[in-house]
Amino acid sequence: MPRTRRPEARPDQILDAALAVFSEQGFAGARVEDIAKRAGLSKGAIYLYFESKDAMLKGLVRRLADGVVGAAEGLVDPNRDASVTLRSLVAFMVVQISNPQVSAAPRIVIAEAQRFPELAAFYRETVIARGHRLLTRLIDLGVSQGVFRDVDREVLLRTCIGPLLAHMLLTSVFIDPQNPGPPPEVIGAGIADMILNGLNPNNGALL
Amino acid sequence: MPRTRRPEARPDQILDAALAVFSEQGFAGARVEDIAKRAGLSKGAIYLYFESKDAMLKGLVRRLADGVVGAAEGLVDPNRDASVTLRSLVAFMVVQISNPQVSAAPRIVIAEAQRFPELAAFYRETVIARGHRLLTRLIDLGVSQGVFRDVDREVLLRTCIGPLLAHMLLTSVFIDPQNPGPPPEVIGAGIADMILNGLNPNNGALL
Amino acid sequence: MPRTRRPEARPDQILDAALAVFSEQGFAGARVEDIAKRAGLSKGAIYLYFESKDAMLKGLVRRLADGVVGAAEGLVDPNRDASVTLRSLVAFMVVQISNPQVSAAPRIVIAEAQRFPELAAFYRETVIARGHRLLTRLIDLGVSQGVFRDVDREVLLRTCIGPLLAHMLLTSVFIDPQNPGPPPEVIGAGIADMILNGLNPNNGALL
Amino acid sequence: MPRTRRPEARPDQILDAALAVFSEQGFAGARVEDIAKRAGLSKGAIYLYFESKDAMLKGLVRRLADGVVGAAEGLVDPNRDASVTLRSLVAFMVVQISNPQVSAAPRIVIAEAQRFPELAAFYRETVIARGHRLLTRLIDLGVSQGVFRDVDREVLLRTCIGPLLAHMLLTSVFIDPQNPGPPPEVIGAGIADMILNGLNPNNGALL
DNA sequence: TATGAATGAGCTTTCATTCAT
DNA sequence: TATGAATGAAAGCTCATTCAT
Repeated sequence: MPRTRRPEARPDQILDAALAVFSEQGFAGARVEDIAKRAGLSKGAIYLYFESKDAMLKGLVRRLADGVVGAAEGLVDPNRDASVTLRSLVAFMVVQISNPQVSAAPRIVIAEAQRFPELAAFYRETVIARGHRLLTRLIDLGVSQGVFRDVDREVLLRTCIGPLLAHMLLTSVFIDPQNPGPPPEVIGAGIADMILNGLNPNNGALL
Repeated sequence: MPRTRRPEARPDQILDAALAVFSEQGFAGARVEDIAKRAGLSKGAIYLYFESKDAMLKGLVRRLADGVVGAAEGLVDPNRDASVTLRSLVAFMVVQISNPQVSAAPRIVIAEAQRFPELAAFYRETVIARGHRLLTRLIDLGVSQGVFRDVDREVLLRTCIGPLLAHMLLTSVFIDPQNPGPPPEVIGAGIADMILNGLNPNNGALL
Repeated sequence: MPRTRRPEARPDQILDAALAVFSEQGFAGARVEDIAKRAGLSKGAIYLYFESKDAMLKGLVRRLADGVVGAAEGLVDPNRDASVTLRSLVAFMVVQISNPQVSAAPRIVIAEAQRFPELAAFYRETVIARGHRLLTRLIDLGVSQGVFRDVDREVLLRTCIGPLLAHMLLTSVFIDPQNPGPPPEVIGAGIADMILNGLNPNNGALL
Repeated sequence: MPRTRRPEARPDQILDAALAVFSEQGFAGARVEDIAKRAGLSKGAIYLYFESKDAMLKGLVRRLADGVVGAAEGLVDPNRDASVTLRSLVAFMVVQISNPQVSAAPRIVIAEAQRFPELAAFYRETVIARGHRLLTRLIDLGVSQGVFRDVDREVLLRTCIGPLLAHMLLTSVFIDPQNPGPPPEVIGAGIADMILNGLNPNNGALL
């Protein structure tokens, strides 16, 4: 029974299946057989494309970095008001992270990083460091434009990424069936307000 | 060959060992035998105090809730300026979460929540919901004192807890050996500044 | 908390508990702790009276032999009509074997004999061989009285003991909750009829 | 290192091994690894064909029912003299039950029924109930042919199956190495005589 | 005599990975 | 390329037995 997809599409097809199964079962709980089944292949065939289960996880992270992080980088334009850029960046990221298909990979990495230091390092370099540089660039820009005050970059990283992280966990891991919470757009706007207000240079009361 | 014979101390002794091993190996990767060895007991003895490996994880969360969350709740005093309270709360939490002994439990729960819905629910109720109520109470207070503007509580939860979460991940999971980052006190003060600035009612520029 | 029973009663007290637990759980499924609990003792105390779990089973068989088999032997009176004796013997045995307290021991021995050849031998000598001798004596008597025909003693053993065995299994192991079956008295009389008819020397039709 | 690669034969191959090992060690005492080794497979391979150790036992009973019970049913011919049929049925069963390969399954079931109510029910339905119906049919036939007297069917079940059961236990569980007993043919004929005599309608002396 | 904490061997079952076809 | 049967190393949990008290 020939599949319609062509062989060169196999790795992506497998990663899609792996993402879905890892997301539902966690990495340790995912069985290679389930991934194979979902990809429409046999267990053995998986090993023609990936050396091991670990390699699939790494492949997933690589694809994530190439996708979402790349798109985020594309949003930064040095000629635009940095506060406008930051607002649209936050909005974009909240919508992205609210999509279980996107949040699955970082979620799994967080879950497994302890056990796979190599994976943690790979994620730090390809995702976190790129995000850090992106934010730094944006804040530098805003400061030079006079629209942001100059805060510690490490604090900034935590204050900008943290709310996204929290949102991800609250909506995908610790989701309360009783209380689904506001839609991503509302959350995104609210978070952006808080951050921009926090960065507002014209606010003297508390500083 | 048990080192001591003080059965009352056993559960805590075992939880300490479990925390350490889970933290190093992840939950799935941790062997009960290793936990036992680290606790100075035999494998079988563990099961005299905990029904299963899962139960140890649950016990860990319970201890966390009774400890850190309880302490955090004790910091809120209705007669104090809410912004002062919030600042000390953030400072306290950043110091706590910077301690690997404390961060281990939430880290493990985040990692395993997908696979153990019951654990996720338990954590949501005993830790997250308590934290949410605590923050809500504090913001209500600040708003009535006129020191905070009134923001969406769901946004607030994400903006206050998120940076702590991000700090935890950056310092324990994705720690960059090249760049250890500023000390917790600096990070705590910076995060508190951002949040308080974000909540500042006298800031009209961006609202 | 002193128990009311005196120490010398302990072994019997333990055997009673063992009988009950073995009967419910099978030998392998019975936990020494459960036996102890039912006997009102601690696990450790059991080992003051019995060397091992196996020894309890052996003790049970010994007690059975001394009890039921002894009583059956008492029913044979050389001066009575052998057919009357056989009828009362069958009736007695069916009533006995219908009592789960009595059937438990042979049931367990049947179950475990394969694994404990020593137990099987012990049972064969103390119960089966005694039963065989008893029946042989009774048939010899009946033949000499002219009330029984002379059948092979091995066939006889199977024809007399077999129905009791089948009754035991049907009422205690393979009991059909939908159909509890007739009372022991009816079954006993019916089996005795079949056996006596089978032994009837005045029946020429089929011989 | 598999000896052959004929997957269709595996289940039977495994059941043969299981029969042998259960028979020697009892169900609880049998290790799956031993069964695998005897079947010439690895431990893991067993689980490709049977869900659990329990399932193997159930498979064994099913095979027994399909085999011996089916064959016995084939012996009943409504156009033949019921007494002749009964005699050949008893003869057939005694020969069967004297074969350790056949007696092993019922022996194991008797041993384990207490602990596995589901297995007991399965055996009751697939073996005992079928046997009961078979005998009932045969006796109804004999009564209508005027060759049997009409006895209680529950008594009958016990009187016909019991001797077979006793024979099985005496020759496989409680076998006396000193005294192997008569060959199955002699035992079978003797038991059939006793039963047919017991059912003889022309015997008034004791009724 | 009695307790019950502690031990540790042993078991079933799972699953990533291999390999003959 | 693809299959899926087979392997075998783990690991959680149980429980008979021991022993300090």
